[in-house]
Amino acid sequence: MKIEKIKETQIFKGMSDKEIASVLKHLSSFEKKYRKGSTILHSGFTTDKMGLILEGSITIESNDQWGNKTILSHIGEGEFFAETYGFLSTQPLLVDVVANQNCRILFLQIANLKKQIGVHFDWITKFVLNLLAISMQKNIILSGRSFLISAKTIRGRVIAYLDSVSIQKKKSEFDIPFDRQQLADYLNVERTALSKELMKMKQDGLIDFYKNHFILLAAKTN
Amino acid sequence: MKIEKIKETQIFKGMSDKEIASVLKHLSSFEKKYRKGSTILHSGFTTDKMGLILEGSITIESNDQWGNKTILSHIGEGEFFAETYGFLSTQPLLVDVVANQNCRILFLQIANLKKQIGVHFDWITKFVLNLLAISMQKNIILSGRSFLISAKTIRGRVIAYLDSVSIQKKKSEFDIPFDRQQLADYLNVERTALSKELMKMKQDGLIDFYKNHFILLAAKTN
DNA sequence: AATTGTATGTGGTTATTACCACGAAATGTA
DNA sequence: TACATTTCGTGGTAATAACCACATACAATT
Repeated sequence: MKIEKIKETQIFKGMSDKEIASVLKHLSSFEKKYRKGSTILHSGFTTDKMGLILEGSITIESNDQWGNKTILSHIGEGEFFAETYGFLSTQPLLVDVVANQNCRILFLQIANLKKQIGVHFDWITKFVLNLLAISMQKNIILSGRSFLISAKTIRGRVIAYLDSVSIQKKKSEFDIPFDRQQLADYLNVERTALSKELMKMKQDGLIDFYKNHFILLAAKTN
Repeated sequence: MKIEKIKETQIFKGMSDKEIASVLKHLSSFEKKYRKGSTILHSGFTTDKMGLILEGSITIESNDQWGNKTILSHIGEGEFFAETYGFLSTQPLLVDVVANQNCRILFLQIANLKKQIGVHFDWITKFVLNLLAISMQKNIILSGRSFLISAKTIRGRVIAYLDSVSIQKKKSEFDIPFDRQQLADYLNVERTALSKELMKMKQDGLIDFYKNHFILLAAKTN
């Protein structure tokens, strides 16, 4: 895809050449090339940029500590990635972005957008921007669940879930908003199998719990 | 939560009372109550509204044809739901929205937003709106993958995936963008187990394939 | 307290999948 | 062509979870 063609992409829909130029300028755009297989963005790091694929395709992957790979999505020419992490630029990536073929990427520093927006904007613009932030946070939450479900064992999912709640609440002791059936449904496992695994984990000294109140006992030794 | 408190919610952040009133007016807001366990929005239908939870909590669920329930997320007071489907108002819901407790919901007709935006807006507003649409479509894609993974057998996931590609491409014969290993990673199963299941499905006359070219043979009898 | 209903845990069986080793086929390269 | 590399499918085994029946604990109501 040639650079002139970007006006046909969804993100520049309805915008004049001049307006597009404004975007490219204010968001400090630049091009970069990647070889097939190389990692464009690394899990755990942050970014203030989103990418527009001019050529090639990429995959969004989760690579866990045991070497299991999960592909969360496949993104092709004219499409975008990392707009969420780029906009919410303090959120560390839960995923890797990997070149599926040789790629040419246009980066836009969308974290800049927040600076551009002042108090003088009307209610629609403010509302849409708030909506955008919310939509992106939902994205993170959805990705987070994909991450949970990528664990193949019940214990793996339980640990991933409890850890995430613990990190969010910044405590190792907390209530969860689910009863057993709901937790099983959330982790996508069978209720009685979940009960068994929870009891095993209690016996193994990993956790303690009563009803929906949980305590993480083992220090993580990652 | 009282209605006056909505100015403290994320979606009205940074907005004056007057601006909030504009939103409520232009987006035809209204309140509605639901009893615990009742379904607020039904899978398969469309909506042009988003919901803000004034009181109670809800769950986003996927209930498949075999009666398996998967909880995709849990949403509490002051939070939002269906902003994606409401905005992209032609997208049929893949999920049910169910009251987890007795609920009081404020609905906003956000599909109206698109009508409010004219040509006279500046580049930032247009860009942010485009970004919003993209972010929401990503949401749908992420939900779609959650949907795939909610199938507990390999065959179920393969069928769900191939069906979704077939629907998207509007053909029963198509290429997929993945090789076997990648498809396995996407469906979150082991590669050789996937190969076995694909061969079984071929023997069962459900599908045919060569490399990454697939043909769906069986008519769906849902 | 008695009764009903709901939530949670246990035991046992079967089905499914992960895992490993391997071979065949296809692809790329000298 | 020969060789190395990658991709894909097969067989067998062990691990795991789904499923069913049931027991126990807890909560709510009369």
